Amino acid sequence: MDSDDMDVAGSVGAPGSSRWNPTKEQISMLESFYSQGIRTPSTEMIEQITSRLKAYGHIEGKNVFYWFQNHKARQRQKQKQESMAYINNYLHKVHQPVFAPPCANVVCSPYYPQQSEVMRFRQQHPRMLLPANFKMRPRSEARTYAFNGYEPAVPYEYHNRLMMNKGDGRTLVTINHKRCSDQETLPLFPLHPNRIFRRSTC
Amino acid sequence: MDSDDMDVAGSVGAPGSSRWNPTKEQISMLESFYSQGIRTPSTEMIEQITSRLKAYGHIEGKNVFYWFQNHKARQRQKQKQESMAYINNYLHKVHQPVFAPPCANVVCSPYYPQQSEVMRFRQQHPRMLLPANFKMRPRSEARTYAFNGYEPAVPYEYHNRLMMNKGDGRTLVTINHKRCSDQETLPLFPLHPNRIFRRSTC
DNA sequence: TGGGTATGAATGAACG
DNA sequence: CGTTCATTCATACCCA
Repeated sequence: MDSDDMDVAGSVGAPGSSRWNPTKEQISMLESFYSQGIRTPSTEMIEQITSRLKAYGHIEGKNVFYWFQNHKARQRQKQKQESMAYINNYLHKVHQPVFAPPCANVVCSPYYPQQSEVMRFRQQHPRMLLPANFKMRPRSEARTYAFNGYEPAVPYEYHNRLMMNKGDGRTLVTINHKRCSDQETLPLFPLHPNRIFRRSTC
Repeated sequence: MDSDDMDVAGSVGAPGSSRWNPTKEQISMLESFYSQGIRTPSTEMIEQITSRLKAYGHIEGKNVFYWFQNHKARQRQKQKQESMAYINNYLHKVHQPVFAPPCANVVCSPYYPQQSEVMRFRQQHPRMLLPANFKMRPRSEARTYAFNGYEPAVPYEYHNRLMMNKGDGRTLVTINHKRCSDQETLPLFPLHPNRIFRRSTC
């Protein structure tokens, strides 16, 4: 094959690194493909892209695969966040925050916007996309209890993660999801700081 | 210290600083939340925390998000190190070092402790938690091989598609149905950048 | 003022 | 696919 033992500049971050380290060229080409509409390339596409990008440094099909997955996901998260921030801000002025409890010091069950609120919002902002997986209500609250027979914590399926991107960076925010038992029914901002929750594996 | 009286101490490190610089108060509040069990705060939580911490200096949601991510991860790695040291020490007396190469000067592939070793260890030290993400083997090998013995180096999903799906990602586990033929043999790498691929579901 | 450490930010890889 | 983890990059702060 190609003399891929020697590294094209940029493809080496850490010498023995196990993780792919894309070169500038590779990234810009990938972004170019993305900007051309490629989102979930087929296997053949992946292979072709891969062999092309090999000209700029070591790369494998799986790297391309992951790159598209990540890029797509993060792009989506970014937009979702923006949407949410906007909606939140909008409703904050008009009504009250949608995604935040009315009072910061209180433990409260999840607040779902009134159908009417959102309808009105969407009427006025027809172009505004709601976050992709935005849900008016959790698919089934029953599931919450199935998951832990304890407290109406934030519904299992409500979890939702998004990323906020402010200019340069990006941010993720998670709508309460848990796999470990801590933070199950977190008394948010508990006023008893001495209270320590057992954390199983977190 | 703070020549800029406008700024809450610490919120500005370097004047044109690109990166968030938490104040003491912000940090201690974040740590307080963490100690109360918050690990991966939901969107609402992040927003609340953020707006609270704004009282002590500039901060954005993404800063809070990253803070929890990093703090959790670094806590985890710290504990892992401690556990490792302990286990290592234990086995050093009884057996031989588990997690360290036999010789310091040699590069060697990862060594995984025998199941039996760990089992025995855990029998004798039931209270000892293994590092949260301690794994007998790296994250995905099992999964990769699980699919079939062929082609271990490819991510499961991609591999999956390699095997049976040439279309877009929508057809996941079903048996080889191409949803649409539009990109079967795409004129890949269009040298005319104006050409936009339009995929049904991207 | 250069190395060393703590930590904010980013992203490749992978899980459920 | 959304979420989560591990690792790395980048930078602020420290110290002699």
